[in-house]
Amino acid sequence: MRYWLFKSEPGCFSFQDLQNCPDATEHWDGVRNFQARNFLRDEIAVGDRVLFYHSSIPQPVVVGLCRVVRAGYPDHTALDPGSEHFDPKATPDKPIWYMVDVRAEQALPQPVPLEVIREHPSLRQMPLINRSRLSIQPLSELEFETILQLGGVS
DNA sequence: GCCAACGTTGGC
DNA sequence: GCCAACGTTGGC
Repeated sequence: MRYWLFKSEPGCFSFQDLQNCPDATEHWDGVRNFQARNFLRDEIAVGDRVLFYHSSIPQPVVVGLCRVVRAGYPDHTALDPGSEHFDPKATPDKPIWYMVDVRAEQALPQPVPLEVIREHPSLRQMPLINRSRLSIQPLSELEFETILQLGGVS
């Protein structure tokens, strides 16, 4: 099992939005970055655990805990001319872009702010610190468990 | 709103 | 294949 951090702007799609979906489950679509795509297509597996991060707000925070419920499959929004994520280079044979499905498990009792992550000695290597733009980030088990602990998950 | 980081594009 | 120009992201 592996550990990940998924970023989202809450004004676009928040952890609460995910919790409000049927079965608290939704597609994680619209990712248009090749490194993140490779994680979605090749490495993220059913059962993997995911931290949900809110970016581009006054105090960015890790807010929730999710589980991967479907591994990578073609992101059909790339084929839809009406979608804001439409990519004219994508075809059914060569979809280019991939998505997974995630289910919200619980909100962190105490959301963990970026400034706390930045200060914590065990979290110095997290991509959030030096690769903040990557929207799908792999975490070590220690990093994942440390954030759960900071977030008050027992 | 600014700016640094960084990914993508396109000319050569 | 290099690299400058440009666009986007995201923290502050």
